[in-house]
Amino acid sequence: MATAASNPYSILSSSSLVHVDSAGMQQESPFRNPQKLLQSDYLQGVPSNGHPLGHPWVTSLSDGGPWSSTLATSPLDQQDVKPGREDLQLGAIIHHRSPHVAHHSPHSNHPNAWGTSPTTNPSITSSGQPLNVYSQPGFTVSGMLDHGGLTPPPASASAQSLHPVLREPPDHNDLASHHCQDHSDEETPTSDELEQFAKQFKQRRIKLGFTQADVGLALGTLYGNVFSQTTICRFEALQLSFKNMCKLKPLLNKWLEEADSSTGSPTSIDKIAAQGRKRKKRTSIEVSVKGVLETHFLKCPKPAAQEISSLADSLQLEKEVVRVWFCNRRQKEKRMTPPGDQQPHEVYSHTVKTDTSCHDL
DNA sequence: ATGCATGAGCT
DNA sequence: GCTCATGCATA
Repeated sequence: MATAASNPYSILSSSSLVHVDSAGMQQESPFRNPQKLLQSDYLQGVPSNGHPLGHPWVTSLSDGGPWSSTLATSPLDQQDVKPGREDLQLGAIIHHRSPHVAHHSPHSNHPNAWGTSPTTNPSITSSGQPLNVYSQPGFTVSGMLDHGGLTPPPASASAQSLHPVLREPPDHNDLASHHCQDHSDEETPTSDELEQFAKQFKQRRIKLGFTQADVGLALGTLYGNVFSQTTICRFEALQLSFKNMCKLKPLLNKWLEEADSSTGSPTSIDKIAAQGRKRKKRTSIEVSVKGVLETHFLKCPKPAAQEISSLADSLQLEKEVVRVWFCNRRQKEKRMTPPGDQQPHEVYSHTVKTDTSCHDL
């Protein structure tokens, strides 16, 4: 039995149980206001103007979306960009660790392609994180080497020269034909470039002898943002949203460069352990129950509160669990690599419907 | 590697 | 209550 944690919220978090049984009618229309479009609807579509790359993860939406051409260069990207030689980065980083970052993005508004709304360009830190890049008190570059005694295996072959025959883009003359992107750090990559990068990143990472967790920690030490193994893993597997991928890419790219150049400086630093919150025990949903949920999801990916309630009731689950399940399910649909479709991104699965109207109960 | 969960920000 | 970024815990 899928016991949904008899006593979920032991102490804190008593809020999530208040549910108003108001008639659910907050159907979010696919046409949101422009501002919203800016931040989340980048996948609303590949413009149907004959773009070479059709991506399976946009099948559910057929809105004209400009992300495929350019995205707004987030301030995150810019603050990390060092217009200069990479071999100077080691020193550069150390020197720049003053709170006053010398190169804070001078241009607040630039032609961002996915939205022409001049309203306000919210400092893209949608996650609300401070992003204080260089404000680590005593960090050292070797933070990335804190994998405690892990000896990098003797790299036998060069990491770059090993993409055998995965699947070359049909008509894509590598990244040299279109606009020259000297600095892949600040330009918004195409999804194809992201794929390429993720692949290479993983290979290099492994060759250098680092685990995903190592990288996550190193990012924290180097740039002030710790990431979990999960996130690194999902990055490599392209299981993040496009925007999220774009955000992480420059960071990981820099890590790669650092790790690549500073081979052999075993220094350990304190691992930043951010523990503290109490989590509800993970509910294990039975397969059969999942099947029901899936069915409902196909019919209606966005059920109203009332539907969730009755569904939860019939499935003997907490309403919150069901609600979260739907949220996660929806989120999954928006990942770069949709479930069930991994490598070949030629496969189009037009199974998801574009509509949000579901009145079937 | 992935399922369920949390929390911030927004509507 | 939703989306979105993110991660603990677990298969």
